[in-house]
Parts: sequence; structure tokens; C-alpha cells
Amino acid sequence: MSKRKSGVPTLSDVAEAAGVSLATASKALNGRGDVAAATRARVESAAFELRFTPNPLARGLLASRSGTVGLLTNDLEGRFVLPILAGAEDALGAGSVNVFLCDAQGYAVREQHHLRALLSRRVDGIIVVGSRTDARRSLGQELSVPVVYVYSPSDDDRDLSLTPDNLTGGQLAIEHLVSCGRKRIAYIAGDQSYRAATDRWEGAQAALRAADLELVGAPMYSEWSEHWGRDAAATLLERYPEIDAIFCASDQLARGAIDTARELGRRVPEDLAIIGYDNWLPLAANSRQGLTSIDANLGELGKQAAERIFQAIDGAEIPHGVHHLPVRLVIRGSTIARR
Amino acid sequence: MSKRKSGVPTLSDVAEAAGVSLATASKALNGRGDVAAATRARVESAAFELRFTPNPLARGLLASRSGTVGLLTNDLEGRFVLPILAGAEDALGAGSVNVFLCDAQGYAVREQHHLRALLSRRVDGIIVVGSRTDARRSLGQELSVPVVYVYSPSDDDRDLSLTPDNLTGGQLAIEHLVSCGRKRIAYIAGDQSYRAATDRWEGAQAALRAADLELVGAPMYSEWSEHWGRDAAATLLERYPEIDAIFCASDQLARGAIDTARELGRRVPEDLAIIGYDNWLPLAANSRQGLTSIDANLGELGKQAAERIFQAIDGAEIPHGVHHLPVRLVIRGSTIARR
DNA sequence: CTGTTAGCGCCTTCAC
DNA sequence: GTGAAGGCGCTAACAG
Repeated sequence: MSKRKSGVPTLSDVAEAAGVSLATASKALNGRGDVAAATRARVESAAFELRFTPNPLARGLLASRSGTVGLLTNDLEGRFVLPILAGAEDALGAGSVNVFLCDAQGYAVREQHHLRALLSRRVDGIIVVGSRTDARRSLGQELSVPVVYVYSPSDDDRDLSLTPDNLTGGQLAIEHLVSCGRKRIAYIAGDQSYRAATDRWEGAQAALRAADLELVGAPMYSEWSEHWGRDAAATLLERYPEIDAIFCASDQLARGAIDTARELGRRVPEDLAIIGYDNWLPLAANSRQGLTSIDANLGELGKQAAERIFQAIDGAEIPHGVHHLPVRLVIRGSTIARR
Repeated sequence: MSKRKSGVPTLSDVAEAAGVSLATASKALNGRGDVAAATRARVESAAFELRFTPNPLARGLLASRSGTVGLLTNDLEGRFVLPILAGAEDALGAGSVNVFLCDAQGYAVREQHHLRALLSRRVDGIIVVGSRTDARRSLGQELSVPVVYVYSPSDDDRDLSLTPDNLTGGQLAIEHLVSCGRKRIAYIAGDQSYRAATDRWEGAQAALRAADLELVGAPMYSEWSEHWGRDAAATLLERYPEIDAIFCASDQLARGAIDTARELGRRVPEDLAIIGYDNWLPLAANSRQGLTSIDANLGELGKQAAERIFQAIDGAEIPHGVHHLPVRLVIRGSTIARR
């Protein structure tokens, strides 16, 4: 009581209270060595009484593990990183690992700065989260801790990257439209420089070929905005009035397209089925009749990243290469009429 | 070279390389004590060569500062916490402080768990971020580190809370509508159990009184969804066709209301001005003509929280009570016609 | 079964 | 100006 400065109980306080030595207290609490059941109980209750929590700093000093993981992201605003982050936090928080969050805000210098900071804090692993599915520069191979890249894969194949399977996503979208009996399908995407735009298109093409169909018109690329969704849909419907379905590479685009469709007197989904991408709930679930969409299981992506890090910390060989994780179709009222 | 296990250089490596003792190396690098300029230079260059970074774990064990701050939130999915988080990260990241992110996901037990974890990691301060403006339970006064509550204020007035000024927000919204010449104004909000719904209404009332106006109909409360925005607007426009403006307590509600207005043949903003709340860009900026909204400056909120924590760490007396931070009006095409 | 001893990496008196 | 010694809280060898 008298000597403690900060009021935080230490292991010696516990040992003293239980009338045993430091070492015995340690063993008792960690289940190591042979300790008499009675002694162990005494130590445990003393620890409980004093609200003792082992100091991770001291522990980490010895074990050369800090029990922390760094999460390096490039934009906190992006709606992709959040579910990933939540998934990772979930998996990590379950144990006694804490997450250092670092937002580089897209600046390479800031990223380097944060990387150094994380390493000097002796994190046990690093998860790098991007907000585009395009490859990003690797942090390098000489990092002394395991690294996993999520959403944005690393450009170095020796790294492990987890990213959603956009090809299958595009395929699923088209297959669903086809299974709804649609035959005259158009495609609207955002900025063509995004792999998300082209990969989904590639998947879509495969599915179209398999169904012996051809896209109506050319893929419409411009920007990832609701505005473009409106404009592109208007252009398409004017030039190809026979269109009976549109695959939009984002939910925002789809929202815009639905708006236009309604305005031009097309009933959704009866006359025109529209499918989005991302399954971004605020948009997809709130859309008038619900928006069918492709969900990338981002939470799962984050969770798996965290688990890989764990395994690597525990000495497992970390695999490498870009892993494409499964996506799933979420059907709502924009492709199938509600009753 | 031979004895190091993990390859990470320690201070003694530096000392050895510089041909001085441990203590001297420490002093040289930290600018303490009197060290000959030549010696200091030698040590510094050795440290640089070896890429030495002091181990924060060891440092934290001794000093009572860890250079870390805990960020305790209740939902990572919520769109309010993110800008706050970004603001805080920004302010903190500028120095050499790192952020521990903890998501309690709304469970009190998880929150307690994370709180203990943070304290045992010897964080220098804690920022508690909520996603509703309603008061939340205080973490208590006996925490040994400074705590700031953001967005959700603490229910204990001895704590420091930073939350947006919803009253002024409601007021600004009405004043803007009035300044646009509107006189027959209605109000749509979400769940009435949210203070956001009632506080904004209170501010709106004050502004209405000041303008010698009365609300058309009663405030419409139900849920914070786009669906409710559509339904509420439809009900209002049917019962009170003379309405010339609607104040919606969220952007989602406003989006729904705009949809309905257009459907019923009302031109926005000519026949009906609509103002939202939150200035949530994906919705507000992408709406067809742009959505006028109230922005709570969440980034600023987070930044200030971080700064308060800093000050408190530096020994400053931390103020207490709930501080309402200013909000601002963002005018777009839903209240003022574009040319 | 329990206690003593020696560090993990760093910083801070205190002598020299 | 410099170095030797002690200790932060904990765990891992050893002895007893």
C-alpha cells in the first residue's frame, strides 16, 4: 500500500499477499511448473483481490513478443477498410492481442513513417489494408515480422495477399441475371484504371460466353459515382432500348441506374433487372426494392488475415502469393420481383 | 553479431560499437547529462549505422509513459466513428504516439475487457468514441489516465465530453430554409429515443419561433432509414400539400424524402426544399442535385479529443463537462436551385 | 513442491 | 565527462 506509486498491483504484491515467493506466484498464475493446488488457489484469489493484471510490457521485454499487431491502412474513410478492420479486430481481440491503427492517408512517406514506428514498437505482425483491388508496392521482404496484405494485393509474389475474387464476382452477377431469364445485358463500371472494373468485366464475359450471350453495347467506363450510373444507364437505354438487365460494378452505379430506369418508365425488375456490387448496406438495403449485389465478405477477409498473422507468429510457415477469397451473391428486389 | 537472437540492435550494441559504456550511450542519444560532443557524435553515428531504435517496451517499463493512446469504440461499422478516428489519428500520429484500436461492439463486457487491456498496456490516455449523441455510462473517475468522450458524451459531468451541437444544427437548418423564403416547414426524424432526433428538433423549434413560424404537422419519428424518409414524406405531402420545405434529421431520410417528392411531381428545390443532416458524402454529394446538409465536423471533434489528451498528459488540468462543438451548414442543390 | 538468482533493454542516480 | 550499479515487472533456469 505504501510503496506503490501508481496504485497498479504487481506480481510481487500478489506474491506477498499470498505469502509466497515471486516465482511461485508467477508459476501459479501461468500454470507452469508444479505448484500445490492449495498454493495456486491462494495465489489466484490474491491476484483476483488485488485486481492484478500482468504487465504486458514486462512480459514482452522477456518474450520478445509484444502481443500487438499493426494495422496499416491508406484511408479510413473508405468503406472497404472498415469491415476488414472490424473482422481483424474481432479475430485479434479475441486473444490478448491489441491492434495499432495507422492511417497513411495515401502518402508513401507517412506509410514509411508508420512502418518504422510499428517495427520499433516491436509489433508481432503487420496487416496492410488497401482500398483498391489493384496491386500496391510491397513493403519488402526484410521485415522481421510477418506481413499480410488485404484487399490490395502486394505486387511482390513472395508476399501473402488476400483479396476478393472479382472474376468470380462478375461471373456470379451474370449467371444470376441469366438465371432470371435475362438475355440482353449491359455493363456499367467506374474508372477503367481500377482492376475492380476490368476483373469483374472479365468474369462477366466468361459467364456470358458460357451462356452463349453477348454484351449489349460496350462496357461503360467513367467514374465510380451515382451520377455516372444515371448517365450511363440513360445512354444505354436510349441506344439499346431492348436491354433487359444491367450489371453495375458498384452499388452506387446501380443506384443511379435504377433512378434513370424509373424515370424512363422502365419497371425494376420486371422490365429491367439491375445488379450492383459491394453489397454496401446503406445503399443496397435501403434502395426502394432492395438492391441485388455481390458481397466480398470483407469481414472474413480481415479475420483470415489476422489468423494468418497468428499462425505466422506461432512459427508456421506463412504461405505466399495472391489468394482470391470467395464472394457471394445477395439477392434482393432489383433482380427478382417481390411478392 | 553472434549473440543477438532476433537481429534487433540494442543499446549495448550501440555502446559497444561506439566504444563507450551503456550509460554514456543512453545519455548521448537522449541528450541528457553532459557528454562530450565528439562522444555524442560517435554514439549517434553508431546508432544510425546499426539502425538502432530504442525498445519502447523497455522504456515504458521504466518510465510511466508508453507513447500510446487507446481508442475505445462501440461500432466500427458506424459512419460517425470513422471521421472522428481519422481526426484523432491525424493529430496523434503527428507526434510519436500510436493508437490502440479497440472495438467493444456494443458489449459492456468487451468494453471492460478492452479497458483493462489498455490500462495494463499503460496507455497514456483513452478516447472513447460512441455512435449516438445520447449519454453513455462513464468509465469512472478512478482511471489513472485521462479520458475524453467523443460524440457520445459521458453521463458523469466530471468527465470531459466533446459532442456536436445538435441544437445549433437544427437551428441552422431552419434558418437556412427560412432564408430561402420557405414558410411551411415539416420535420422528419428517426427513432425518437435518440437525442439526435429531439435535440435537432429543439433547435429547429427555437428557429421557427424566432421566425414567427409554426411547424406544419407534428414531427415525424420512426426509424433512421431511407424507407421512412420516403413514407414520412408521402404522408406529409398528402396531408399538407402546402408544405414548401422539409427538414430531415439525417441524409438517409432526406434521400428518401427527395425520392417521394419527385415521384409526386414536386420539383426539388423549386416546389419543395429539402435539407438533410450529417453531410454524409456518399449520399449527400451523389444525390441528383446535391443535398444541402449539416456537417458536424467530426474530424475536428476527433482532433480536439486527441489534443486534450496530449495536454492532459503534459500535466494540464483537463476540463470537464459536455462541450458542444460547432456544426456547419453545407448548401447544395436541394435547397437552392442550381443555374 | 518452493524459493533464489539472473537477466530481458533501458534509464537514472551516484561515484570516479 | 564517463562508467558501474540498481531496478522497472516479469519469467526461466536452477537449487533447495
